[in-house]
Amino acid sequence: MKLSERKLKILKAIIDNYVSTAEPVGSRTVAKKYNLGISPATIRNEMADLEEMGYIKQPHTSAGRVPSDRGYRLYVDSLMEVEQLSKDEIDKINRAFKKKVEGIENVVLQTSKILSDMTDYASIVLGPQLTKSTLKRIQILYIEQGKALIVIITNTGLVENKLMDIPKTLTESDLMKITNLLNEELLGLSLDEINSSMIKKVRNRLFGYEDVLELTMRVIISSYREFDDSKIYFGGTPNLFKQPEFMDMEKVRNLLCLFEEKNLLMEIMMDALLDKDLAITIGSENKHEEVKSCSLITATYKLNGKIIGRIGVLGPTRMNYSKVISVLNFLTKRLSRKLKSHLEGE
Amino acid sequence: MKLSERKLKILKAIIDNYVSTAEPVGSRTVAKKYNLGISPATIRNEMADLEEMGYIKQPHTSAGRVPSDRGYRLYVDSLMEVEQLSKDEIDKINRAFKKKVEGIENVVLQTSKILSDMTDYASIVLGPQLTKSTLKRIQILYIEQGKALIVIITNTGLVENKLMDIPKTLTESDLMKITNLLNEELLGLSLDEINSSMIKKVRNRLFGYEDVLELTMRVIISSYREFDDSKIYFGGTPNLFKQPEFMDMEKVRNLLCLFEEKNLLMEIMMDALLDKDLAITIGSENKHEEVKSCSLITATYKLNGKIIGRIGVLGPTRMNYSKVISVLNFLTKRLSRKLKSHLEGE
DNA sequence: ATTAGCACTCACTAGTAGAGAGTGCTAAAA
DNA sequence: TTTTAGCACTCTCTACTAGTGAGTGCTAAT
Repeated sequence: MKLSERKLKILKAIIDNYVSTAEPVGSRTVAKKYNLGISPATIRNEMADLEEMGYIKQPHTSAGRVPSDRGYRLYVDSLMEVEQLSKDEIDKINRAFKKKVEGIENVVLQTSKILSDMTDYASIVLGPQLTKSTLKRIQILYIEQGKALIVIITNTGLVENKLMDIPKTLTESDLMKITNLLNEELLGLSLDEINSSMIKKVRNRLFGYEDVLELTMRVIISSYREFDDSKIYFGGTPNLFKQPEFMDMEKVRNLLCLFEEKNLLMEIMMDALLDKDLAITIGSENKHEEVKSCSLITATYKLNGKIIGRIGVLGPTRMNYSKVISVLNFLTKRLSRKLKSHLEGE
Repeated sequence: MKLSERKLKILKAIIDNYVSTAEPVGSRTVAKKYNLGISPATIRNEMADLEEMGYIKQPHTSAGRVPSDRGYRLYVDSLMEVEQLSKDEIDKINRAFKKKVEGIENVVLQTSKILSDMTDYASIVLGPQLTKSTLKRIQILYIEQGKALIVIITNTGLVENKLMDIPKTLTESDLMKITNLLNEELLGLSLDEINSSMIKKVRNRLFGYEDVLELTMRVIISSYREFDDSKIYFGGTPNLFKQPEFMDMEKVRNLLCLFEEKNLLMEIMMDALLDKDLAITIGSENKHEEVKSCSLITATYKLNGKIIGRIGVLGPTRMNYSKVISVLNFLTKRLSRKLKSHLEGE
């Protein structure tokens, strides 16, 4: 069933008002603040319809209306006009980006801080993913008998290392040989390409070292995933908890519990469609109980045109979608640019 | 002025009771629950004295008494008996420690989780400090023209790496030379020993590379500090906020703000006497406003007899000091043992 | 020195009343 | 047929009022 133009206008008015006041919106308010040219009584009738259709609801009989998740969804999909950032806001962001930080991961973290500052909600960040990068250099260092260190360096400027147990008989020069071979064969490949067929190919070239090689490859592959999984951060919780919906501690504690579990955060982040540049999940659309009263908006950031991570905002369902989206849009673009210059320059 | 035996007993009773109930303690309660053989009236007189001396105070005229920070201090210093952990608790800890984790830092993090689980307060952890370790191996890897990666490996099993800009003229073999020299000269030294006089000594052995060497040394030294400073973690906030003193969001938010600032956390952690095995800071003894209603107990953990980090508990001043101390004692010993086996075995 | 007794204080609870915001329905107006 | 004015009704919120109970400090007796 199609909503009339007027109903849409009323719904939009209700949401806009509710987002900024956090109070249920009555017919009188809509009539007064948004000149729709109709009386409160008419609006009341329309509101009754909207409620019947599930776009808004009443906290109690004699209160105004509050948008439902379904209402927000409609709003986000077709009603909302994405506002432009003001000059002040752009300046603020640019100023914040001026601050020098070292390391690509810290740049992303810095961005997340800006994000939650600008929006007044919490931010969640998926750091630059190893799995989205290609191998630039790999080195196996001999530490002591039976132990070696794998150092992985990617084209995105990420450096990770991992201790590995090796056969006690291996010497430093053995490792050197393996290192050289791996570099020759694997450079420029992404993880997806370093698969089992690759292993076989490398294997053929290294008689006598097959076992070590296989071990090394396994460590590399598992490390990739492991590092990526650990690269999830959140910040700005104090901002989020300033919102009136977090008056009762119960909710706050539930969310804090969630934030302590990186793998849960990860799942929530992953529920968003990963291929989409901008993903919006509203309230009950979230799979996890703890965030069913929150909305999550995530966007991708890139390096040299390739998506390498996501950055997002977690707020109450009554969040300022338009504002958040415009900040996210600007910020991810800005971040991508900074990452690029970060990698080239320095 | 010396407190009579009886006053001490009453103070102890008040604190014990307040710690477990979070309610102001009245004279009747003390008389009934703790058989001191005196009537409520007498206790009231003694309580009036204790209040005058600043060990306890009244929230309002007709309420029972609540310990003051000074009262807690006396309690902690001379009244409290440190309880033994129950068999169940020891089992629980041992079971938690059974879980395999990789990397020395993760072992410490795991311990912090156990700590806040056992105590129901928040835990703060200072990871294994580079500055408390000695150099086991250092390696400078050539990445590309003008860029190199320093990899530092310590005797404590820590591995850190840092990208460094180098003169564009340097080749891979130059770096090898420097690496070899550094390894020869610096191995087994702690940061305190890698100071400027050391730099001079190394310098004399490397004609033509003085500049790079100096740069490298500077990067190493500053990285040491930088890595150490970033190794502070906290967890268990949901536990902490379950405590009745965190009913109002204002306090919660203030603390959350604090937790977002690593350097502030660091300062708080550092205010504790670093040379002490067990440091207790009570309420207003804390320098930072945000934690003046909290107490912090920290303990050291060691590797091969050398202190390499601290682990602590942050709770309301009304925390169960005795319990926390016994858990901390046991846990740090257990942790030190695990770290040792982790380093040797694996 | 200790204690019983007592008046007093103060937070907390429940109950009540009134105000205000907003609704749905009805009947009149457009 | 649609819109609107009017009105009774509902429900939350606030302020006020006792009443209760825990706990105190003081006084006088033990």
